[in-house]
Amino acid sequence: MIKITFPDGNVKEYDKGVTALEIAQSISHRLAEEVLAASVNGQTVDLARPIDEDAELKLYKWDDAEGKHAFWHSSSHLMAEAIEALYPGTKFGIGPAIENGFYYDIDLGDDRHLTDVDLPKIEQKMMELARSKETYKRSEVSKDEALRYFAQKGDEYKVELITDLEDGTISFYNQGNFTDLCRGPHLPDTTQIKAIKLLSIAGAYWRGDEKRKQLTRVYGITFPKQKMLDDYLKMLEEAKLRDHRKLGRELELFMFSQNVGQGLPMWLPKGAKLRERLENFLKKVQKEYGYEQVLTPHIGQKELYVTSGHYEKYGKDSFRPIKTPQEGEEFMLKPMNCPHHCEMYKFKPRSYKDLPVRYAEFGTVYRYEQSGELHGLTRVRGFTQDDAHIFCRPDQLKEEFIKVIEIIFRIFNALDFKDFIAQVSLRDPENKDKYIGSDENWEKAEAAIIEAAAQKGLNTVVELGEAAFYGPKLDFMVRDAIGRKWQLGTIQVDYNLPERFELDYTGSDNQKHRPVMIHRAPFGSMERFVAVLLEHTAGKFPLWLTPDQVVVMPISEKFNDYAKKVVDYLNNCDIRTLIDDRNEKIGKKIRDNELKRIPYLLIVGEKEEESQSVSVRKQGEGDKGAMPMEEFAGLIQDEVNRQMSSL
RNA sequence: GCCACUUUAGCUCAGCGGUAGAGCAGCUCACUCGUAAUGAGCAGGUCGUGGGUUCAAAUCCCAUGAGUGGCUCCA
Repeated sequence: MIKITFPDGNVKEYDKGVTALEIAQSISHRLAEEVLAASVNGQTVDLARPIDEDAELKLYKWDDAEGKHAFWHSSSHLMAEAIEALYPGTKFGIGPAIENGFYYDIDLGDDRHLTDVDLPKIEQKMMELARSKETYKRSEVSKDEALRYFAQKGDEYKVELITDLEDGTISFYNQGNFTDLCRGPHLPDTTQIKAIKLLSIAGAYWRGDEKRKQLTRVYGITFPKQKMLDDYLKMLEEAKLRDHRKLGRELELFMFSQNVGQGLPMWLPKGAKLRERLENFLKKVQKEYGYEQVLTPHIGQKELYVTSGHYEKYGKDSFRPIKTPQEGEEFMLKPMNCPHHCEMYKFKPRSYKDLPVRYAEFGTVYRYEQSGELHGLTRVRGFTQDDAHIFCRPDQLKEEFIKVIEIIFRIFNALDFKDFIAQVSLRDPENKDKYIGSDENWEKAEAAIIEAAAQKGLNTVVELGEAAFYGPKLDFMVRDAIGRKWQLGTIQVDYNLPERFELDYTGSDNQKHRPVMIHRAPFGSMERFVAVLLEHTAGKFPLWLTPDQVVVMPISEKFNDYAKKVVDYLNNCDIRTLIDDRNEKIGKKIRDNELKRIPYLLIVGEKEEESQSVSVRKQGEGDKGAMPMEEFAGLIQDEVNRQMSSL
């Protein structure tokens, strides 16, 4: 007999060799149906794996990440089996579970390829196989055996994977006619997989290396219930309604033009207003924190980027230098603002008493992103960073870092952004040569970031080896409507540029010292930020941000003049107002989406004209009755002030 | 850049070898009408662009621009 300890501390005795599934069955029939994987002494294993010694046991169901993982990983094998059955001779790369579903990288051979129309066929085959209750059987094999199996099968990808593995750690899983190299764990059998949807096909380089062969990646998702799949697909549909590209067009915020060029967004009047408001807000906050606004040109001499090192690193993949009539003279569109700001730092000798110097600029930069990577406003070729560079003494680093975190908090709070991930990127301790700067400085900077984040109560994820070569950083990521992660705010410590531009200051010891530089952009870029803001708010902005807060609608064209008078009055009070001239005609109903997003609608007609008043409707609150114009102006100003003061 | 798909009216899409279609938006008229849908009528497109095949191309083929989902990349 062995003792099994459950998470609640209960201990029960079972026969040696009992499986987690049998234990679940002994507890309840229902549990046995729902359980997907188990953890034995902290190791996630198959339910069918015999347990031979006393153990702590945890059973994973759908709601546990481990349960979903086993489910989707098993689904991935099922898909591979279906593909092998339909397309014999297919070679398989890797097929893991991912955040939402799974994929498998496959190689169908040179003359075959998969398209969307093939997906239902594969789905059907998968359903067929799933219903036949195939069991997932684990077997441990020697490296030789494993290599022989896949060499004989002709699958060079698996052979390559096995070659890198250590003998004695290799296991196979088999279900039906399909055997795969896999660590597991898997479901006991395929019957729990009840709903299947293959979502898309994409190319993916073998082992993520663009020099190697591109395999076909098939993405899919499965569920234990059809309803769960229906709900998931519905959720994806709803997310599409919040897509910033759709909202941007509907709200007339921004546009792209084939004639202007790929990835070059243009801000329409309303979008420009929105952006202006965001910029003013940030300027106000930054002013409180001692930043000074600067302005720099959009181009700089090529030599500037040779000095900064960016030319060497990115020059060939960038917009080409601009030539002038002057032989040998070349300018580049600026891909970042730092070199310009460094030159400004060098404008005059700096004393330790002058530091920190904080230069802020809404700097428009141009980067030649790969065409396939462009995406709406989140990945573009010309964009405006809410950039600033802080030049400070090493001993000021932590304090400056804290202040930047505070600014980011102010912004995220003001816009009600709660769902973000803060990632601290440190250098790879195994590979210190990759980075510039002394050990001492790196240690100081990394400690400063970690301490600053902790001091501000920020929950961070620490990633080793993710630091830039010039310094560690703290990034803020948010998810878009369909759950993709985008980096917004970033704070980066830089030892490289002060060195390259030979920046210095005179210390109290009358010696020259190198300042440390912090790059920071709380929004990241105006474009990406607006995109994410749109998706988070579904276009319903707070009042202080709304490009047109008030729409005045005359009930018939008889009252157009009065409506214009109302608009003039409100505009004079600095209330952004729009007349809905599409509704001049009698009987016309408002059916424009846009009106749903405007906080206030004023309806004016005969009664209102007589009493110099407006009939007020507030979004979400309905009819507020008629009131004199002055009163309405006061009301809306109060509301905006209240919102602004809480920022 | 790579893989796959898409590209037809302002928007959403149908048509897939035989003279360009719908709904919504727009315009005109009628309705004293009130926050996602009044009615009738009108107007909107060399079917992304350039070649080719064919008696005939939106439709088939090639090239190219742009978009989408991924991969790679991301200062």
